[in-house]
Amino acid sequence: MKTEYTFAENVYDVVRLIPPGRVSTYGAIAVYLGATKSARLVGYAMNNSHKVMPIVPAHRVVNRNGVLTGKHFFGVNNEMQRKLEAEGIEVINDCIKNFKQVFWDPRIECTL
DNA sequence: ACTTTGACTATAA
DNA sequence: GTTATAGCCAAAG
Repeated sequence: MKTEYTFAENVYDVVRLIPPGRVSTYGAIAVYLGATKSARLVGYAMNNSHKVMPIVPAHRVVNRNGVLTGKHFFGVNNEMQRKLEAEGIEVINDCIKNFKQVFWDPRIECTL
């Protein structure tokens, strides 16, 4: 049993805090972890998210533009977009509609 | 131990 | 408005 936690594990924890019907950004998560400039690390860590349990709602994580940058990692199909739509999030052309409204910042709302 | 990479972001042109 | 470049840092090879 390892006592050392990797950056990825920390990312998974924050992503799992994202409530349904909401989305977050890599930058916001990075800031919450104290690594404001490590937004890339968040996305990099998510590569392993699909094999981490409990499952990480990575489909709720997009870039700051509200674009589904990692949709390709969910599968060749628009699986990521379908999941977002299933939660009430409108996605048009791989971009989240009303992004500011569905945006959820762990540092602001924080499990609210 | 060094090099490469990557689901990003910010700034410049 | 878009496109290009640099900075950023952790994990894998």
